[in-house]
Amino acid sequence: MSTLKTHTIETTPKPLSEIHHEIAGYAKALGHPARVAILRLLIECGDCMCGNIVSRIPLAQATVSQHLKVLKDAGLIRGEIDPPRVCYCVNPEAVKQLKKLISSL
Amino acid sequence: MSTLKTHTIETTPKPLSEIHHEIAGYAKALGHPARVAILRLLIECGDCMCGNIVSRIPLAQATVSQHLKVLKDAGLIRGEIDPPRVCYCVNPEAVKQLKKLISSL
DNA sequence: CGAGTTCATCGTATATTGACGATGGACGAT
DNA sequence: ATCGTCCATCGTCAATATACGATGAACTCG
Repeated sequence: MSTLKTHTIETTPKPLSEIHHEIAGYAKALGHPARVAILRLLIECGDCMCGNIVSRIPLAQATVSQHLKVLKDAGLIRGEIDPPRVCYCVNPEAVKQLKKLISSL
Repeated sequence: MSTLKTHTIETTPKPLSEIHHEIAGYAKALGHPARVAILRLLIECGDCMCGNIVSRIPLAQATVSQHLKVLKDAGLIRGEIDPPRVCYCVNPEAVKQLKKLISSL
């Protein structure tokens, strides 16, 4: 947990290696077609029950759940419990940041 | 086909799974900080001898060479032989495509 | 030719990923 | 309390990724 500080403008410019790590983190999370599919699904749906996702991705429920966890750990999506379901949705900030990082490559 | 590849309706729209695969391919290649560092180095330098890259990345020569191969296989960079050196440079088209794909997420 | 340089590839060891079935926890409904 | 649903997690296996030293190919120069 080195830096979960502000994402706003800072006096000390973020060190390069940190930026590389940040980009790599997002990229790694998107480095699998199933996860790209899931993210796009969530972007389109707005939000989506896990079950819906499972039924749309040709993978076992356990596998989809793992991919969801990877996306969640990367910060790209969020899961809100809405018993007895879990409602997943995009984290718009993270996606925005991802786009910004990539576009400023 | 395409002098101008619009995002509008096409006779054969690229299947979703293919786009997912394309994005995932680029993302996977960028899914390691060292490779992000290398790519940015090349973007800044214009082009760069392999030796220069090795000296700037704190990894063994063999490891850097492997990372270069990953980036090359993903199409993001190119290596031109300029004996006895190899001069690496970015593939601007691929980077552009990457940016486009991500920004249209 | 022989020596030196530059880089890719091989071989290898360890770590991580991807996929699945099975299990278990939390909850609503009966 | 018991059942069924929804989902995360565990355990496991095969496959892939990461890192390195060692080797070898290709080239230049003396």
